[in-house]
Amino acid sequence: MTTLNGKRRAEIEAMTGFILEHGLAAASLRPLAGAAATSDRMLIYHYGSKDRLIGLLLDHIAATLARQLNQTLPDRRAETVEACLCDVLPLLQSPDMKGFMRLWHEIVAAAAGGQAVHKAAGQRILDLFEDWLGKRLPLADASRARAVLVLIEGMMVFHAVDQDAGGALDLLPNR
Amino acid sequence: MTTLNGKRRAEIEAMTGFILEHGLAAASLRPLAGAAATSDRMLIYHYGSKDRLIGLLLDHIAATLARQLNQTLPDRRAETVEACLCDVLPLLQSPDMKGFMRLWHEIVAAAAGGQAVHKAAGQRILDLFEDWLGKRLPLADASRARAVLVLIEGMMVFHAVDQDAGGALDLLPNR
DNA sequence: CGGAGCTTGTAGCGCCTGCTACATAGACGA
DNA sequence: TCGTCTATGTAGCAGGCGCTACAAGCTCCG
Repeated sequence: MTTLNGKRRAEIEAMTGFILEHGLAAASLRPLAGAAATSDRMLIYHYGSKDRLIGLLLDHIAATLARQLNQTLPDRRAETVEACLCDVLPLLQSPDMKGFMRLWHEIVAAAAGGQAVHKAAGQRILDLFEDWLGKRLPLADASRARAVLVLIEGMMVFHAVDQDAGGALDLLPNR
Repeated sequence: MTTLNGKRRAEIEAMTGFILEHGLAAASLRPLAGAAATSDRMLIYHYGSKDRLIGLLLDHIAATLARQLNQTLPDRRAETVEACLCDVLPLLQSPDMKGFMRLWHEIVAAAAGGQAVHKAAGQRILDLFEDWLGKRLPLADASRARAVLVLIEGMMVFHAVDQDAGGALDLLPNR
């Protein structure tokens, strides 16, 4: 039983790795199964359908991301909103996060197309970022976490198409 | 000749309509051909490959969008940045724009995945929006069009996953 | 009229998609 | 020991994908 759950967890780990590396568009059953050293047959057997599997994987990725974010940046408030963004943006735009950002935009696109699973995952990820941001912003601005996150999301859209959006920092409420 | 080009233009019109209605993900050759009353065979014959066809369609959509935007809102500067956004946001979030916004997020996701065609189209569309916005913002803020656009893009991401982002208006530089 | 070249229909290629039917092997309780 | 229940392999389904080979019609020029 324990080993079984362990094996299942290892499979999910492998599959989330695949998705982060190759994107949601490439995540069809057979490649996913390959990454997890199983067969498409067994994925359907264990998880019911592809949709349920993807939902599970998105959950797992959100949880993993939360852990990673909390590890990567110090659990300490920045002096100003701008200083906070100067920590966060390079992190989000680094090559390490490229796989996740592609996945993120894929989730947003699917959500915009009405896919409930992706909409739910997107909401969870957004909430998660807001919480995380709220703990890093200056205390006086913590309540603005969502507003700052809007700015960050906009800048990530620009980043995705290789356009500079640095000027947006002018909008920030600091001296 | 004229009729031929006319027929070709009608085909492209029909295919862009299909993409706006069903999304880029559903835009495979046979459905596109169906919408344009031709065959996949002829699409490849006329446009060379699916990639070239999609590139052309994205161009056409960007051009059409530019025309639509200029028609839909008056060509007149708003009093404040906030007032401008109060005109623009309901427009972008209206059901009429749902198809385009899905497509937009699909383009961004593909660009984030490294697709050159989509990256180029995304840049063109962003430039277009910036120009358009620059003509509607108060003259004093026109140079901030890009920054304001960043805010708008962030809010559209929130909108895609059905989350409220109204608080982001607090960031605006007005009284 | 005859040939050349442009356009189009039909059929099909090899591959991928999510999913399933069937059979088998193994573990485990009665 | 025997039956049952779970896990897994093999093979395959119907349909979709981008793209192409072949042949036939078409128009237009000489």
